[in-house]
Amino acid sequence: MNRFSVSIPTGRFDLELCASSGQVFRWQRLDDGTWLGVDGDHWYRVLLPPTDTPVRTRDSLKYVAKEKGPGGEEIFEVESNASREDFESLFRLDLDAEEVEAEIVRRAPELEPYMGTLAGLRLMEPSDPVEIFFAFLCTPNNNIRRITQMVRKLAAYGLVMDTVQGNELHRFPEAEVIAAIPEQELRSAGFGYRGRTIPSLANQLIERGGRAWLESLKSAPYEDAHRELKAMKGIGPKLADCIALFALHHTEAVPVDTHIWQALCRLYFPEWKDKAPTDQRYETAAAHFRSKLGDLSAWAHQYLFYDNVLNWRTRN
DNA sequence: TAGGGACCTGCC
DNA sequence: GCAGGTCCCT
Repeated sequence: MNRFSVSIPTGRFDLELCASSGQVFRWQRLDDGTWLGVDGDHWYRVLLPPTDTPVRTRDSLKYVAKEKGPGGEEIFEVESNASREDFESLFRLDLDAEEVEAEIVRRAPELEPYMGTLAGLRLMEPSDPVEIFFAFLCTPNNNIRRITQMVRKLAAYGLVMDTVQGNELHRFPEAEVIAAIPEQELRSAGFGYRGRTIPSLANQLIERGGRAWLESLKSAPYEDAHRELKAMKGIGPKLADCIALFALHHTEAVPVDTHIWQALCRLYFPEWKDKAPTDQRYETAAAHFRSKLGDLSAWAHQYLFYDNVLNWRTRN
């Protein structure tokens, strides 16, 4: 096991925010206040820097803005089976979040109101495309709480790679393992109709070449990757974008879900406010956002998304 | 091509 | 009624 500490300028990295914002689903807060997460072959147990701001809970959809410190650094103490470089890669700590946010506002000034209140939220770069592929198959027509539970149940089909603070941490299973799970077993576990679609997608993934095929789409143009994913039965434009983004790291992807659709209508397409995002409208809206933000589309999208998740009940 | 219903489950 | 939708059918 490795121990290392990571020092970041105050307000540039909020691990709790990143881990709760629907990008990854394998993090949990332990009783001792540390955060424990799995990413591919790696696990991390993180002691967050001390803070005097109220603890945010997912139960109350209240978000308390973090005070921006007067310069200074925050220290994250990490235990892990991986290296500091792996940790920094997962959270893209090589990027200066403040500079990214400033560039987003330069490209799209209308997004400025969404930037400040989510300081420390970062676009993540998970390491295992297969794990992310299946995690996002749990997301349609679902909520983050239940998605997290479902991903945990799928992960339990994988081998135990370590036990940390009494928690057995599983390597996420390969597609072959998921494909072999009987539909009824998943339905009994609370997966609903996804008990059928998830093993089906596992088979479709295997037919195309499994992990290697998914990896190959990383170096394909975004448009090609998106089209290939969308061709699978059970994957529509939104899931294809989520997988292109979080599994394959295509940062020009703009997953247009119910939240982003509301935001894009509010900002750019008021005439579509009460319309459904058809394939045409989806493509038009996403392309518009992409034309403004370019390679920062996904980073900006993450702010828009989570702001809307936290505030949609009180927005008109 | 757009609109509408069905689909599992759980929480507001 | 709605949650990080998609499929199927008019």
